[in-house]
Amino acid sequence: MKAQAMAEEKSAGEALHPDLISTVDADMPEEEMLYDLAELFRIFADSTRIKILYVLFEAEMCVGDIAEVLKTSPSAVSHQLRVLKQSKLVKFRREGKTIFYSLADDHVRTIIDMGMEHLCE
Amino acid sequence: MKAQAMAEEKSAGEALHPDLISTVDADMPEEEMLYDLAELFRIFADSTRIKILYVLFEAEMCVGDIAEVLKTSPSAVSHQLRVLKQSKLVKFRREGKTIFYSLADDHVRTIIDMGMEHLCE
DNA sequence: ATAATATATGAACAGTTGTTCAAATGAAAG
DNA sequence: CTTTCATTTGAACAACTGTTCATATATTAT
Repeated sequence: MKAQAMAEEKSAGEALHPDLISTVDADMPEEEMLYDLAELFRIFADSTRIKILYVLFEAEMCVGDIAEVLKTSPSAVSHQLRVLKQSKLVKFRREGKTIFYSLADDHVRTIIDMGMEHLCE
Repeated sequence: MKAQAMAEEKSAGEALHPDLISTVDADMPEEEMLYDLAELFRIFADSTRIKILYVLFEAEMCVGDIAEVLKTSPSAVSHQLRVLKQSKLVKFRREGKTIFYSLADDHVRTIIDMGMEHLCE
């Protein structure tokens, strides 16, 4: 049996490329970290939420106005704002009956800009 | 009726803040653009796909090896690779029976790194 | 051709998600 | 206290998503 044939044979079967597998495995972040990362991106994975964030890029706004701009119901907006609130992507302040929402930090903008850049290439 | 009372009254009712609404509305990207953006983030919104991308950060790899690293079935990996392929986030080359997958471009890495940064703050 | 291996595919199923609708808060004014 | 308005909440429903399982395709070796 030739050397090359042995190498071929070794590369097939149960463990195709064991060295590579163990190296890559060692460098993988923790399971929980990867899950959280996916969870973060899931927040941006809905066009209503993306629109809300885009609106808040420009100014703080109340629920009713956001709903009007997005041409959807205040209820739907409120539901999504809750998600954004829980993820600490937006913050809010009360002024009488009205509640004004705004971006929690500039990281949100960076992530969305990065996605937009990817699309426009 | 006092001036302040009038202002208060104007700010309530059917159109709360019409100026703001029209300004924000004008600066909003196209509906389709926002939809595509959400769609892009949806690709990153699954931990299996995140893991696959992380693996490919280090080296091109075949389906079987990826499955082994992720401790899941080749079928599940193949299904997700198809999604990543369709979104042009990964590319592939054939070598005999084996198909090696790799990242399509560095943008993928940037977006994931950005998300990771956000988490670690 | 047949067998063996790597990957792909389709259907089905459970789990998740976003909207709608109706009802409930919470805050200010009469 | 009652009304009004902005927002929130919960339940229900349809739509979507990811995995599994069985099967199909593709490539190589015998």
